[in-house]
Order: sequence, then C-alpha cells, then structure tokens
Amino acid sequence: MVTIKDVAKAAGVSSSTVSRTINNSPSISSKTKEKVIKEIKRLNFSPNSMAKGLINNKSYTVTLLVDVDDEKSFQNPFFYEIMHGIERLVYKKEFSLIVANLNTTMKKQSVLEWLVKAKRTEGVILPSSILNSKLVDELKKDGVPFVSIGEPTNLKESVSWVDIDNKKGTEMATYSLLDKGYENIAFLGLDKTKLFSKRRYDGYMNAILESKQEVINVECGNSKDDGYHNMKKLLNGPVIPDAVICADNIISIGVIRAIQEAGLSIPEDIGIISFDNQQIAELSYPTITTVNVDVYELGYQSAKLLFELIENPQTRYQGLLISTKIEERESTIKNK
Amino acid sequence: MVTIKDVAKAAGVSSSTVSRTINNSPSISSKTKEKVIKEIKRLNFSPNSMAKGLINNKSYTVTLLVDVDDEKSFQNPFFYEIMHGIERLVYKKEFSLIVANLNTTMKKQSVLEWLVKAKRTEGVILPSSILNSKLVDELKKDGVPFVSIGEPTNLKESVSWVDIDNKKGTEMATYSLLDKGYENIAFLGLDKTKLFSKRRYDGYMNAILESKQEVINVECGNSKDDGYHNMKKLLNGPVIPDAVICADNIISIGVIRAIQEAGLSIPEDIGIISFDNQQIAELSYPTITTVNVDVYELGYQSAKLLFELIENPQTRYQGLLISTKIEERESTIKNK
DNA sequence: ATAAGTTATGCAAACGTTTGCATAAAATAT
DNA sequence: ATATTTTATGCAAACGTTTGCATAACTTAT
Repeated sequence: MVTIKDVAKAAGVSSSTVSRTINNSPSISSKTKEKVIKEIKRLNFSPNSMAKGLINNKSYTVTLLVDVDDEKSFQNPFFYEIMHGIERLVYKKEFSLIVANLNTTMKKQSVLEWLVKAKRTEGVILPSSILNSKLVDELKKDGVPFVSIGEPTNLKESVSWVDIDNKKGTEMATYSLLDKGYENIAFLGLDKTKLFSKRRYDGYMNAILESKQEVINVECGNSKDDGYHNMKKLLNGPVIPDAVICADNIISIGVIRAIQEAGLSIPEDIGIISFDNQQIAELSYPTITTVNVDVYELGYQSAKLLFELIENPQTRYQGLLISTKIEERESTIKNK
Repeated sequence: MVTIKDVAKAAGVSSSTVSRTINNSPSISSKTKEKVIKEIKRLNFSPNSMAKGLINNKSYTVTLLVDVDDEKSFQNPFFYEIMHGIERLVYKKEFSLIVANLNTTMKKQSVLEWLVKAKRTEGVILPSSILNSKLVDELKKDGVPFVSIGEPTNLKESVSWVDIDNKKGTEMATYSLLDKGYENIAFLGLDKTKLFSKRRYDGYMNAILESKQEVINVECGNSKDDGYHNMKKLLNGPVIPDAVICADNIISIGVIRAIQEAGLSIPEDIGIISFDNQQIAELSYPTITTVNVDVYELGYQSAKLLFELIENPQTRYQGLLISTKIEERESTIKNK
C-alpha cells in the first residue's frame, strides 16, 4: 500500500510537505504543490484514514442508531430513503455512515459506549422513539452531537431534531378537501399516545375550526382492521362524513373496504386523504390521495443539523419541520 | 480519554502487559491479568480502534454497498431486514457496518477505491444487481472479499452469493395448491430478463410437469396493472385457471382485482399464492397466501459467508440458498 | 552588498496501540 | 546451593499521519 512517504520520496520532498499539500496549507509553493499532486495521482495515493484518525482524534464517522426490536423505531419502508438522505451529505463531507442497532447484544458494554469510546464516532442520528433522558445524558456526557429524527416527546429544548410538518400536512389536506367541495370531514385514527398522530389531528382541527365546520373525530389504532371497524361504525352513525382523513395509509385500506362494502363510491360519495406516501397508496383500488412525505429530505436535513453541531459544538439546538405536499390520486375528486 | 497507559499506570504494569491482557496472550500470570482487568473495568477503558487499526492494518469494518439510483438494487422493504441480518453478525465480531452508496458523487475517486484504500474496509456485501465484471475485477485486484446478495447472472464461479431458494419456493407453492385440490394452476408474471423470475417459473414448471398437469404461463411485467390486465385476458381465454401463482406480491394485487371484477370469488373459485412476505400480503382483501422469504436470514448468511472469506481468504466461493416456507392466508382454501 | 523580513520546507515528536527481543523472576533439575 | 529451563514482564520500535519549531532559501529594504 502506498503511503505518504512513498509520495514524498517520489516527489523529492518530505512527508510534511506532502501532508501540507493534501490539507492545502497556505505555506506551500505552487511548484512543489503541483509536483506533489502529480505524484499523488500517479501513485494513486489515498491517505490512510486510520492514521489520520489517530492523530486528529477523529473517526470521520457518523452513526445512524436504530432499535430493531422496537416496532416504532423506523418504519421499514422509510428507512432506506432516510438513510440515503443522510448518506448523501455524509459522503460529501468525506465521512462514512455506520449503522448500529442499539439492541445488539455486546458482551462488553453498551453499543453506544463502544461507538463513542472505541470507534470515536463523531455524531449520532437516531429516531425519536428510542430517545430517552438516559440516552441523552449519556450522549451529552460524552460530548457526542446528535440529532433526532422525529420530534421528541419531551426534552425538546435540549435536542436538535427534524420531523415532517405533520400538522401543516393535515391542515392542507383538510383545506384541500373543503376546496373540492367536501363538507363533512372526519379524522380517523387519532392515537393520543403518539405525538405525530396528535400533530396530524391538530392540523385537521385547526382547519376545521377555522372554516367553521364540524369536527368528527374517531380515535383508533393504526391497523387496517381498526380502520375498517371504525369506518363501519361511522357509516352507521348519526352523521355520515363525505370525506375522511386517515392518520396513516394502513388505516385507509380498512376504511376503503368499509366504504365499498356499504355500497358507497370513492371519491364521489366519500373522499379519502391519507398520510405517508407509501407504495400502498398506489396499490389500493382506488389509489389514495396522500400527504406526501419527503423522507429523503428528512434524512438529509438531519445530517445537515448534525454536521452543524459537529463543526460548531456551541450551535443551538433546533427543531426543523419538513414541509409536505398533497399528491392527488383517485380517492379524491376535483369538483364534488 | 483513558488510554492503555492510564490502565498500565493504575495497575502498576507496562502497556505491553495491558495489551497482552486485552488480547489474552497466554504468557501472562493470572494475578496480573486479574489486576489489569480490574483497572480496565474501574477506569472504563476501551482500546482506541483507530490505533489498533493502524498497527494491525485492519479497519474492523464491513461495507454494505448499494446503488440507490438503481431501482432493482434493493427493494425498499427488504433492505432494513437484510441489513439487520448482516449487522447481527458484524457486531458479534466487533466490527462495524458501514453503508455506502456506489453512486455517491465523490470528486476524488470511486467510492469503492476510497473505501478500500482510505478506509481499509475488510469486506463488502452487495446486491447482485450492481455486480458486474468490472466491479468484480476491481474487488479482486484489491483483495477485498465480497459476497453477493442474490444469485449473480454470470460470474457465478468466482463469486460467493446468497439467495432465496426461489425455485423450491414456487415448487412448494404449486404442490401445496395441488394438494388443496386446485387443478388448473397458472403462473403469472414471468419476466425472462430477471433471474429470480425465471427461477420461480422453473419451480412452478417442475412441479406441474412432475404432476402431469398443464402449464399455463403468462409472461408480464411486475406492476399491479400488468397483473390486472393479464389476469383479465386469462379469464376471457379458453382455459380459465382455478389457481394462480404470482411472481410477486405487487402483481397479485392486480390479479385479485381482475378476479373480483369478473364476479369470481377468492379462494373458492380461484386460489392465489404469491411471493415475498411483504406487508401488502396482509393488507389486501383477501389477505394473500405467500411464499415466505426470510430476508433477515438472507442478510445473516451473507455476513457469515463474508466473514469466512475474511478470516480465511482461500475459502472457496460458494452459493447458498435460503429455504422458504408457505404462509397460509385467506387467498387459498384447505379443501377446494 | 548587507540586514531584516518573509516564505517554503524539513525534522522529529506525537497519537494509542502491538509485538519482537531482551531480561528479570520464578520454577525445576542437579 | 547452583545451574538450567520456563514463565512473566518491560523496552522500544513500528504503523501512517499531522504539526510546532527550526532553519534554509528567497525577497525586499537599506
């Protein structure tokens, strides 16, 4: 393997000069610089990042932490995109991205401790679902910058985070339905234990109240069966809505089923808007209009926040909301 | 940060002794060993992996390569699970897993080159879809062990790979349908450009020929519309099957739709088995019986092969098939 | 032409490990 | 008790970088 010394010898200079050339120190004459660069190219030299890491006490590494056993940790289909959003910036900075599962059973110590002490990871990105005060304390004690993907339930002042603008998403969805002529809009799927669900409900309610409409709120879990049964109840109830906003896509599958079984048509009798732009929205009959979530951007922005913290440790904590947009599909209709 | 020297001083021994204790060299008395270990624990010491890496010329790192821009690279929903299969073993070996996108635009050199030369990654796992002879040559030239996830189309003798046993999967599916009393089984979705698709077809055909049944084969792409239109044609054709094996889950969504529109019932009139145990299979009405794919295992085994190559570079290349099993859901019925 | 200032380069130590070699201490044989 | 072998430990060099300090080589001012 070719080292800095080989380059130095080939260029007839000292290793210091080569090093300074690489890190483009100002005090280096353009002639030698040129000469050295030529040799670097010719010999196809890359500085050994472990040697660099050792002396600079840096790992040039960022860690994406997950907890596989935790269902909520990352929704499968999102993960890939999020990761690549992160990765894009990470590689631009010539770092590398390591992925670690918090739950991995390591004899020695906690994964985190290992990452920090042995691997010297320089920053951590993690889903809000695994964020707790113990973890935060540990990270802060070690001085490792971190960013939460997802708005944290508490600790909000002491954490940088990125999330989708859930509230504005459903707000837009509601207005969009009203614009189209839908008049009785229900929100289905509020789960008060989940912050994102509450935010989505808030957005809906905001728009409804603002427009002096009536709130129709159905709390339920997020399975397709929950959607099915609760929609059924709603259809048998006193006020039958002519549009439903679903807290997420899975629910909407059950909702559609219930509506179709009742002999009603989508989007004519009842319009549907759902959240999360997953594959499912396109596979359903009819395809589902959704609040489109740019998870790639979510990842990218989380990395951006993280590097701000890495490069300037006294950066203030901040929360960032990624805006959403409505993707029209068959479950809603222009002029009702 | 606490170093080996701190431990040495605290234990009243030299750094060498501490080092030897850590790497449990035999020539170390049990008294000192004990003493050293006590201090290691007390001081909460972890050896700096960059210093280790430098001297041992190892990175303790394995890379999972993907190509985001390549649709086929990894199917989104699989990725997460595969990765964790890999990760489990990687962490057991006290390595870490880095994820790199082959397409990342790096000014300097190719990502791979950078990973190998600067980062000294010790092994690479990559999807067969991005495997080409140029890449293989490059990896071999650098002496980096690698494993393909997915059976490679060519180069099979010079590559270690893991794949799902696609052929046996559909074979089992076919027999299972025959056992249940289905008699006219069609295979829908053969895409001759894709190896896994061909394998799945082979399995079906094997079982059909073996049982002296008639082959009903419909080639088509893998969208839900492809499934819909081709099933429709089939329903209007001379031989209407009483069961369909779909090459993948997405197709089956369209197939179900076509059958239902024709006024036929699933699973009574027509039974359906599909491939890939994705969320979709459970969201559809009816839920879809599938050939269940253990992607976690796929990842785990790929890592296992990789470590065999890392630990013993003259290991022979080998291909490994992960067996599947049928997961019964509503789209098939016991006794037709 | 000489002094002073500036610019470009090299030397050597440092980062935190591992490991071959030397040697001190302990164990065994005489 | 002494000689010999075995076992346990330490010293110092090495891995491939970076960087403070020293100095050589130019500039510019006098």
